[in-house]
Amino acid sequence: MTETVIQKPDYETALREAGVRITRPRRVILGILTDAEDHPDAMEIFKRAVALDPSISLSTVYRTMKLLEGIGAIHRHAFEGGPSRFEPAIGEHHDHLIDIETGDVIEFHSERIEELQQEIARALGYDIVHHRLELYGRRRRKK
Amino acid sequence: MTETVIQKPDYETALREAGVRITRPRRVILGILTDAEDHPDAMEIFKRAVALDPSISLSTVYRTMKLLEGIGAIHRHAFEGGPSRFEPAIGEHHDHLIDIETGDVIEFHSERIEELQQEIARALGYDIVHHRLELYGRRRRKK
DNA sequence: CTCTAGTTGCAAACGATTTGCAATTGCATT
DNA sequence: AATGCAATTGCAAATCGTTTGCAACTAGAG
Ligand SMILES: [Mn+2]
Ligand SMILES: [Mn+2]
Ligand SMILES: [Zn+2]
Ligand SMILES: [Zn+2]
Repeated sequence: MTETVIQKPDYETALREAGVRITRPRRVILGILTDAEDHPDAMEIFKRAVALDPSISLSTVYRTMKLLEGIGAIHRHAFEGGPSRFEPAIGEHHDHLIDIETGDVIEFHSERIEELQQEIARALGYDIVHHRLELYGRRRRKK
Repeated sequence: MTETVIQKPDYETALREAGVRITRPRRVILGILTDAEDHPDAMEIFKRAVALDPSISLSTVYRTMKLLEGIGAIHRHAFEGGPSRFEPAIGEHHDHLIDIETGDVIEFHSERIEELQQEIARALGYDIVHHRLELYGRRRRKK
């Protein structure tokens, strides 16, 4: 009998390998991150978590995000103005376009830009460790 | 007799046109911004200001930065981790490369990248209002 | 020189995030 | 299944950068 395998990050294994315990709050938070389709902030993750387990605290959300960021399991984004927002570090690299009117976050990727960044850094005598490219714009009025 | 004209932003005129008063603290802060060669944060500006006029307060520095940002006289940068940093909005647009070891900020500009950004936004149905491109890297070990 | 709205310094408030601590719990061990 | 202890938790208090209320103080128009 064949099974359809949904592609989801195996956080638990990653955590065990990092030598940290799989606790109830962590399981809940990991689940939320796993099926988040957006880029929630700590408070939003906390709300979703509380709905599943009312005993979870905001501190634990913050501590868990820091932990996951530390082992490279998630990425933290500090978009203009607001608090940090997170997303699983699965999939290929991408950057973001933020709709300054609605707050919508759109993902994109430009291999060409990535290359140019490398070139620039190299020319300046640097190796890029990471970068941040955010476009802030508004929807073009449909003529 | 010819004079060498040093290029400095005429903040005072800009401010008067924006209908705000030229006060002592503002004059001091504007002077500091005018000849800053770096990207100082509010506390750093405050320290430099106090050295010139001990009565200036940190609140005023923050209020002035917000004011100047509002009229487009300065740019605010929120580099990873640290507090907001500022720089006069004179000269052409540029982006930044931050040395993650020393904290040094290097400016660069790539017309090619700017174009690509426009293309990407346009393809997604957006007009870019502003953007943020920051490269974080470390100096390449000289082989 | 007057008058008043704009601006200030100060202290208190803020929002996001971190931290100390005592109570709890995962899990390696018997 | 019971034990032992370090890792983890919830809570409250602390921290950091920044903003704000307010009464005292000016810039600058008339
Ligand atoms: Mn994303
Ligand atoms: Mn710059
Ligand atoms: Zn990128
Ligand atoms: Zn740019």
